[in-house]
Amino acid sequence: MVNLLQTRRLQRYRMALLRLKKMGLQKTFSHSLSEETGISAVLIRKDFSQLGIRGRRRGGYNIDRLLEQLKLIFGSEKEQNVILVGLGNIGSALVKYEGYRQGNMNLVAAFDIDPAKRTRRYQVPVYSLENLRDVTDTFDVSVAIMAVPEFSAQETASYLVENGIKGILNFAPVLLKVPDHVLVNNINVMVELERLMYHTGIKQKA
Amino acid sequence: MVNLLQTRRLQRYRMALLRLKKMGLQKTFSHSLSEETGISAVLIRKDFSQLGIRGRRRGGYNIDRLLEQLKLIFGSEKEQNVILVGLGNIGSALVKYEGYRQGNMNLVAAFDIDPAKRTRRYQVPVYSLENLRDVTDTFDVSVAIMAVPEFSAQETASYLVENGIKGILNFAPVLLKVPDHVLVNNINVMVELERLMYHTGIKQKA
DNA sequence: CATAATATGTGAATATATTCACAAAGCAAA
DNA sequence: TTTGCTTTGTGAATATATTCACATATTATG
Ligand SMILES: NC(=O)c1ccc[n+]([C@@H]2O[C@H](COP(=O)([O-])OP(=O)(O)OC[C@H]3O[C@@H](n4cnc5c(N)ncnc54)[C@H](O)[C@@H]3O)[C@@H](O)[C@H]2O)c1
Ligand SMILES: NC(=O)c1ccc[n+]([C@@H]2O[C@H](COP(=O)([O-])OP(=O)(O)OC[C@H]3O[C@@H](n4cnc5c(N)ncnc54)[C@H](O)[C@@H]3O)[C@@H](O)[C@H]2O)c1
Repeated sequence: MVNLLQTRRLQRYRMALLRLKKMGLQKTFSHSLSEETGISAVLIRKDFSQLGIRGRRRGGYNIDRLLEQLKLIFGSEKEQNVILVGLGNIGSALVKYEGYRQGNMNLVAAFDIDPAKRTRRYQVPVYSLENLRDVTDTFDVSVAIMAVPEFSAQETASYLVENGIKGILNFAPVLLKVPDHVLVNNINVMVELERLMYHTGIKQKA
Repeated sequence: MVNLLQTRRLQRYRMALLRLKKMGLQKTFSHSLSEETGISAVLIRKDFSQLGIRGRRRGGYNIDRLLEQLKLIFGSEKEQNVILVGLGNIGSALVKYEGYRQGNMNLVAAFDIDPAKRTRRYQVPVYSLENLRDVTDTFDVSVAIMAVPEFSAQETASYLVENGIKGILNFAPVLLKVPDHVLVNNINVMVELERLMYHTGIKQKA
């Protein structure tokens, strides 16, 4: 029902709405949202309309209601559990991250092959990968954040998939091979930087 | 010349090519690349063709040559300098990151308002934001990585733009308002996780 | 050297995404 | 309660992206 392009936009809407809400506003209009997000007002209305979200012909959209409806479409009702694999530089930052809660998510455990990492000094218990299935079963986890080195990324991903993981947020700069039913989202800092450089370069010429 | 959709694909091609190269291959075909990337073979050929990259009617594409040509399109010839603003959890991981070099980039300095962060214990010098213009001028920096808290993200972004930054890689979960000539790429862990959850959820139903 | 096999390259066709144009709904004000 | 203004909602038109279909180049082989 919701396509991939749309999901990105919906997330943008949500962020814009949160901002407007924080500014004390209670309702908004497709044009204001357009201003905030850079997405055209018609497209915003089409998106909402397609999702069954309806505004008032002159009063616009109620921000709280809109946020609720968007949350219904994404964020599931019940809290979702997530795990983290790889407690290095990035991994340990992610463990300390405080944003999970407000997205109705819960980081329940971390995993690392290095026994030295498996101490109690982190905010979550750290296990060996052997315990993966136990944890995913107990906490009904189907999504993992993966912050392991490039060279072990594919191997780790395959292992995660074998153990029931269906979604991977991958920080390693590697294209992972996974079965069709598994979704990978890559976060690749270098790729993003290069795109920035490319576009700032373009602008100079134009 | 290269649109935004394409840039994403080109990056995928590059990663796939690097992988094939590492496997010892020297040439490849649109169909193999399709296999690797999940992008259709015709589209790959169209992309290449549009970029002026030509293969041999039966011998496919030479991997090294292809990589070079892609590099010509993105990565500029000369090394590009980048700065980092915000040396907290994420920021200090990014300072330790070793991937910049291979993308022909150089992290030249970091900035933080907290004087306690401005020590020599990091891999790069850490300055107060007052020194921003000095650094950007000296090193000809137009792209910044921003890893500051949500509440100061907008303010920081505006300051960066005022001082000549044209591209921002933003880790704060906030939609930044910037002038048209500035490009922002957002890295938002929660958004990516939510998309994973959404799609893994969908699959269960289908 | 002819023939078959394999891949590229690309115009035309199709599919998808976005904008245009405008009717209908809701509110305000007279 | 009529009139005018504002904003949504949506079919039709347009624009953009992708695939189809196939001509064309290249190599291998008998
Ligand atoms: N550090 C950064 O800022 C940064 C930025 C962008 C991308 N990345 C990428 O993120 C990944 C992690 O980077 P990092 O700097 O945190 O690396 P790191 O070497 O500091 O950490 C990697 C961690 O993974 C663990 N590990 C290794 N193999 C494992 C396995 N098979 N299973 C479980 N754990 C395993 C190691 O013990 C270590 O704790 C790398 O692929 C890197 O390219 C890092
Ligand atoms: N930690 C994570 O894993 C994680 C994950 C996703 C997103 N984020 C986002 O990344 C950002 C940084 O997260 P963090 O966990 O590293 O936060 P943090 O609080 O650990 O670090 C923030 C750093 O920014 C500095 N800072 C604050 N205001 C500044 C300013 N105006 N100019 C320069 N420096 C300033 C602070 O002194 C601190 O060193 C936040 O917006 C957070 O939401 C973090």
